[in-house]
This record gives sequence, structure tokens and C-alpha cells, in this order.
Amino acid sequence: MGHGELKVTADVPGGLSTKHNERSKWAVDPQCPVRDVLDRIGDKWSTLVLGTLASGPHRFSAVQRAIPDISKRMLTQTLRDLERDGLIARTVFPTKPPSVEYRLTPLGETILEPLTVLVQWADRSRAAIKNARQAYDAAS
Amino acid sequence: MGHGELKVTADVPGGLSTKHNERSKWAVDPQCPVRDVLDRIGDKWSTLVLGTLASGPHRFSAVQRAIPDISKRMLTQTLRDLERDGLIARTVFPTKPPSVEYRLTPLGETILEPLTVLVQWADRSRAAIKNARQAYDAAS
DNA sequence: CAGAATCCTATGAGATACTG
DNA sequence: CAGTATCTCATAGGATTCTG
Repeated sequence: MGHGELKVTADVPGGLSTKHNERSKWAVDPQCPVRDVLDRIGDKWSTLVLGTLASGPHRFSAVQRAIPDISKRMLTQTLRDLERDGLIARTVFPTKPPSVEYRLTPLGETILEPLTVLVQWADRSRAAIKNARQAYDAAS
Repeated sequence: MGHGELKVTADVPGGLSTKHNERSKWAVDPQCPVRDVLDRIGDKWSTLVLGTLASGPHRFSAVQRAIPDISKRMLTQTLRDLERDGLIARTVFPTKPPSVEYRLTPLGETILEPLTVLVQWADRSRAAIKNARQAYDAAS
């Protein structure tokens, strides 16, 4: 008890992994889904960009306006990585000056729900975490 | 259409955020929940440690065995950060040699479900992402 | 406008050695 | 056993300048 009622353990006995692993060695696999997903969205900007595009297609400069403190360099790189992974699509309109539109692909839209679940957790837990930090820092 | 049926937009019109923000400026707030959560679990090891402790309390060396390629330095630091945020609890047994046990707190257990949702997405999407990468790299 | 190129720095993280 | 203390390196990421 104490851990038996965890929803996660009902489906994934070894912890957070989902299958194709025996027992608790899931963290060993360098291609385990945990590492896989975090390498993808664990960087500083990917989720912000995905969240921005969640409300519809944006041009390069529009994304940058939505995330004011991202540099052009990191925005370009983040967009490229997401495009390479098939999460967003890039469309160039050969106008003068050129205009480029970014939008979520169908695959990219499927990540919004998992991200939303995570963000909602963060929102609900913010106060508790803040308190925990203050208690920890006060005790140290 | 195209974005109107997104589940995420039903609850969170501005994108991934959940509330207390007007329109699409959610990414501007440095304390926005997206950045908040990613600063917490977006590092290389936190989720692996949380996933390991999901199956029950572990001693320091047991966590290290579960995640073979983490260094003692990073394991210590990751455990400290998670403890500070109130997600895990540290219990010292004054035996000789000393033994220390780590376990999820009630708060820490609440993050397992969001993480599981994300991991399951990664698992389901792995093939699609792999294909997208190959197509992108072939076209470049 | 939408980048590409270059330079630079801060930090994440590994390796190793030491200790109560 | 469960850390701490250094040292070192790779890379994420910022600032700036240039261009089709």
C-alpha cells in the first residue's frame, strides 16, 4: 500500500514506461520513451513554440512576438527541430519580402493534450512547490 | 476548423496556458506554467528519478543501479532539487554505514500521471517521428 | 521578412578522488 | 554507503552582424 493505488502503476508496472521492458530496467534503455520525449520537448523553447502554434498558424515574426525573449537564432533552430520531427510544417510564400508560415501538423497537434496535462499539473502544484522550497531553504 | 476541435483550445483558448492571462500573451510571463514545469522536469535526470521512485522507496545506490549512466554528482543534485521542490522525501537511517531512503511525497505522486501521459504519447509517436526525421534528412 | 554566420559565455554534466 | 570537492569539457543559448 502507499503505492499500490497509483494509477500509473496499474498500466506500467515498472514505473513510467509503458511496455516492452522486463521489470524495472526501463531506465537503462537509452531509447526509453522517457528520455526520448524529454530530448524532444525538454529544451527551453520547444513547448513555448508548440503552445504558440496551438492557436493557429503563425509567421516567423509572429512567433517571436508571442515569445519576446527568444532570440532569432534559437527560434530558427527550434522551428527546424520541430519541423524535422514532423510536429510542425513550414510553408514559404514567395512574396517580396518573403513570408513564412508555421503550423502544427496533425502529429504536432497530438502532443498538445499531454502538454496541457503537464501544464495543468504545474498550475495546480505551484503553490505547494513554492511552500516546499521556502521550507527547505529556511531549514538549510 | 483545423484548430477548433482541439481539446486543448476548449479549456485554454490562449494555447497551453490555463487561465489568468488575457489572450495570447501567456508566453510572455516568465512565471508562466509552461516554463515553470519545464524548468522543473526538463532536465536530463529528474523524470528518470521520479519514474524510478514510482515503484516504491529506493536507497541512493538503488536509484543509481536503476539509472546506470547517472553520475553520483548528478544523482545527488537531482535528488536535492526534487526534495527542495517537495516532490520526494529523504530519510536518513543512522546506521553504520549510513543508509538513506528516498520516496515520493504525496505531491510527487501527483506528477506521475502527467508524466505517464507524456511518455505514452512518446511511445505512440515514436515511429511517426522517426519517419519524419528520415524524410527530412533525405530531402535536405 | 526570415533567416544565416559568427562569436562568445554560462551552465549542464561527466570523471575522478576523497570522507564521515 | 552516501555523499562532497574539484576539474574539465561540451553544448545550449545570447548578442551581433550580414543578406536574398
